[in-house]
Amino acid sequence: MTHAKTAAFTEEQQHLARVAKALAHPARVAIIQLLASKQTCISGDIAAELPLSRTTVFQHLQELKALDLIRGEIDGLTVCYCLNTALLQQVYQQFTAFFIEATAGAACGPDEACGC
Amino acid sequence: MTHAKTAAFTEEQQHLARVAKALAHPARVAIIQLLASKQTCISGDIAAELPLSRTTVFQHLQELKALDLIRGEIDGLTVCYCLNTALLQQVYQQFTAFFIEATAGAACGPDEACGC
DNA sequence: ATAATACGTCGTAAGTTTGCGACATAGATA
DNA sequence: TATCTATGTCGCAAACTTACGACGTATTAT
Repeated sequence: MTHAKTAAFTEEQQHLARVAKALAHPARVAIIQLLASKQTCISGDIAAELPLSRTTVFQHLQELKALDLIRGEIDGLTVCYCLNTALLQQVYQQFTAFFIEATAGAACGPDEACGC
Repeated sequence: MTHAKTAAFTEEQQHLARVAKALAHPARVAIIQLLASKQTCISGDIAAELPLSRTTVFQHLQELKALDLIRGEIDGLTVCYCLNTALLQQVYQQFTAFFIEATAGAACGPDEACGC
């Protein structure tokens, strides 16, 4: 949160922003979709499925892991990454609450002016 | 999308990431909540409600406007900013689809290992 | 033991965000 | 007209992101 004055906002706003940030890169969206699509948890060759270097993918994995959205389990020579669906569900609810709040109020139509 | 190889991902992934990015800062979350909470659209004294300078708030407004999540209507000396609820609803659906997909698959429990 | 494989770490280059002060512009008002 | 007020624009500094190659480490196999 670059140069951040983040302390001045509510915990709720900060948390939503943090999670949104985790989804704010196509690679991370792709990683989550990839993990969701496989029935078994998959090991680190996620990189092979993405158009990015292993190092970069690893970095994205770390970011998701930092928020606990995914888990990594060492299994001998390989590592199993898989989704923390419980947390994802919680996050989903938080987003839902936000969007419901946001879509409820007064607004401009698709093209007409708002009645200020 | 810094240094981006974004072209290599699907349009869907890129779009979700773009919107997520718009929500990836507490100030922008706060702005949307503020606009939602007021019955009337409000003008540029949004800055007065946030712990940021007018310039910085304006910048955040521009970012939201670039994605068309909010609209600005000039009204004499002041400007009315208000939410594009139609778009927000659409975005909400997109997030919903993503989260449902993500929470459906195999996963690690809250603390137990996944069965790789 | 030695080598091969799979992960993880470091350092760095380049680009983006965030935040702000100072200046520019335009409608309203005295 | 002169001025005030509300917005918008510019340019810059500091911090953060993204992306990678090269190197380190640990586990398995030979």
